[in-house]
Amino acid sequence: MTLDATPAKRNRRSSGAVTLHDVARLAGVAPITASRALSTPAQVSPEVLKKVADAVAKTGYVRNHAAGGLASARSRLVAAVVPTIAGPVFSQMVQALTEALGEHGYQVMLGQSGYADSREDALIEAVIGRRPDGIVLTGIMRSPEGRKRLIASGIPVVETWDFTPTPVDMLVGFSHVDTGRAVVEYLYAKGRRKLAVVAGDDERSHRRLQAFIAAAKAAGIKSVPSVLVPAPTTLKSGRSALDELLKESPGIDAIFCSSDLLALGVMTEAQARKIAIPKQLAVIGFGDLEFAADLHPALTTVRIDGNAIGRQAARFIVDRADGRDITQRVVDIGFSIVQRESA
Amino acid sequence: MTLDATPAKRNRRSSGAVTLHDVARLAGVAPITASRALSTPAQVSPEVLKKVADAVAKTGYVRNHAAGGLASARSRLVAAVVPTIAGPVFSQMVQALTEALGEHGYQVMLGQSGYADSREDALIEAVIGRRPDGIVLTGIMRSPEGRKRLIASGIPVVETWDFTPTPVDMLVGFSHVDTGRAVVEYLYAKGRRKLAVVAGDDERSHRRLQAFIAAAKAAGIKSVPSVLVPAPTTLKSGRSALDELLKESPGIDAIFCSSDLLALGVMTEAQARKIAIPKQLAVIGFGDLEFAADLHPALTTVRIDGNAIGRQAARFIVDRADGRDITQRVVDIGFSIVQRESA
DNA sequence: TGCCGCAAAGGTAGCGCTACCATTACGCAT
DNA sequence: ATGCGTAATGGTAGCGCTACCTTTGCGGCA
Repeated sequence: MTLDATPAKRNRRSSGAVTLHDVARLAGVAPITASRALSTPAQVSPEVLKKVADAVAKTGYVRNHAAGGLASARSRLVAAVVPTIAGPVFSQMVQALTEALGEHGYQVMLGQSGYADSREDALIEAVIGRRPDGIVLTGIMRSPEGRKRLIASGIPVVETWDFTPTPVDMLVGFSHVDTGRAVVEYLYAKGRRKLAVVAGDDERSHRRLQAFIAAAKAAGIKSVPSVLVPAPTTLKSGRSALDELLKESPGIDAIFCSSDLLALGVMTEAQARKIAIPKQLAVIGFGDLEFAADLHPALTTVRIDGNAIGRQAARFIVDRADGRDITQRVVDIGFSIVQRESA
Repeated sequence: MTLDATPAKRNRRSSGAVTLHDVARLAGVAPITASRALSTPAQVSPEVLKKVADAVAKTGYVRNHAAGGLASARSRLVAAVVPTIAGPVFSQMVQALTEALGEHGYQVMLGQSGYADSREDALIEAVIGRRPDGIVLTGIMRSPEGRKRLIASGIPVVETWDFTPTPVDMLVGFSHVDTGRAVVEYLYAKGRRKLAVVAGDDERSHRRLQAFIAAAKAAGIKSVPSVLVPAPTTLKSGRSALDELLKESPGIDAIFCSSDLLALGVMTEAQARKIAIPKQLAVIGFGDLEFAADLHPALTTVRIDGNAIGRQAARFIVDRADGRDITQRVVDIGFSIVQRESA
């Protein structure tokens, strides 16, 4: 070929990589035509399409999304902000989100906020700096400063795993208060009267706990012993929570745990103490993680469909990006109590 | 203020957002000076620094990393490619990576390859398109096509969770073959002679399994019953694997599982069948996930320090980006067998 | 024949930022 | 007075891509 045979001569600025211009030159078309061949092939004649495809194959060209995003104001990046991905709770949502967005050419960028709200603001700034086409938050944004920044950024925002009448933008979640109430009803119907709670020390678990206690009181149960454990919850905290609970209130006959992992911990401790589940003690979890159904005894739990949350969040963002109208900006994904053996 | 009072007049191209030029204008300095005030404050006088800071606060300016990255050829993005993040195995590494990189102003972008190699190539293309400053792979890149693309891209690559004398670039991992061997030795020393294996059907587990069987044979154990389960591994597959194993080889006295989750499944099934662990059956897991220590009985397992892998990978990338020499491009993070109660 | 519409391709001008190279002011040595 | 180093600031020119508009060529219709 007569064209520049040493494309790797990199000066200080350029990365030395193959650019769309190189491809266009090799294909004998204008850069803009090459661009169209790659992004909107329908607008380009078959011959040109082929010439460009050949040139791409020959050069090993990979499109630079950063440059494209700058020019088109569409980054095809979506930010997912979660407290932590080490822990199975949100990872399913993130997986579904990544997959669903991937089908539309979007990439997911990860942000870990921790469970402390303080870092969330700094994170939001870092995230907005990337100009993502969407931001998926775990939980709702309560810091007014954060809300302001998000709104000012003009980026579509999806809040998840919670419910509020006043979302920043879009929301897909469920009512934690309702779950707490529903669990009380369930246990009450099963004849349990001495209810207890083990909850992670984060805002959402708190609300479930409060609702649980309130509903129990309304049903005539005077006192509901409860233990708070640090977030994120672990099997270990579940074990020690049961220990603590039994010390203070030996008579309890049912425990609502704010996560399945916590429930597994409670069951493990119970088993170590030869407490029969569900005969002596009913245990009910939260999340319906993959392992819940196969425990022994199988765990009765509140099922939250993390996949559905992730998929719906993806749909929101893609629809918005494609300019489709979002008629329903708030989706209640609901929950269900999966009855198994433990309660 | 006399400056443009309606900054939100967005034409078709511009996002209408505040730019560095707006900030500079408001601060009464040149754009390049404002840029320096934000990225290299040491080169700017205190007065200018203050004026710029005020302007940023007043406008709510958030730097556009995409544009900055394009100009400077440093995206401050790092791609992490994992089979799946739903599943606790790699999430710890990703968390550590995200945290460590976050301290240096890097953001992590997620790519899910699944366990099928076919998608990995397509994913690599999408990842390179973002021009990240580093790519962290789970496992080693075996597809020659993928290797070629990675090398051609010139992006620093860290392969993890495995070991090879010929990494694409940098590597932090451990030898799966060695772990298989070590587990045989451990069990043999404990007097176990009827060994069995349950392994996930992925390449790395395979190698552990092969090494395990080979070592067992070398120790004089004729046959080692083994069961393959689909990847990613689950508690459920652990349960059914034990079922299968007992049907075909009722005499086994020790099982090596290719993940802790699998081990939990085996223990759950054993408990349901009233098989005493470790008395009748020793169980040893892999990974030392958080819950392993608190199971009942506590799980003996091969400990892999996912945090350390994530941190080291981050260090590699930051060092490379800062132009520091990497003397040691391959780090063996090692492993250890954590003796607890189950074996 | 002339005009219009449409499809296909190209030219131009940025997107918002920073590398690179001036330029300026000032102090100090010669 | 001249030269020179240094610190602070500014101007210019892109990074690689795409939005927008224009041009070109061709067939169909009055």
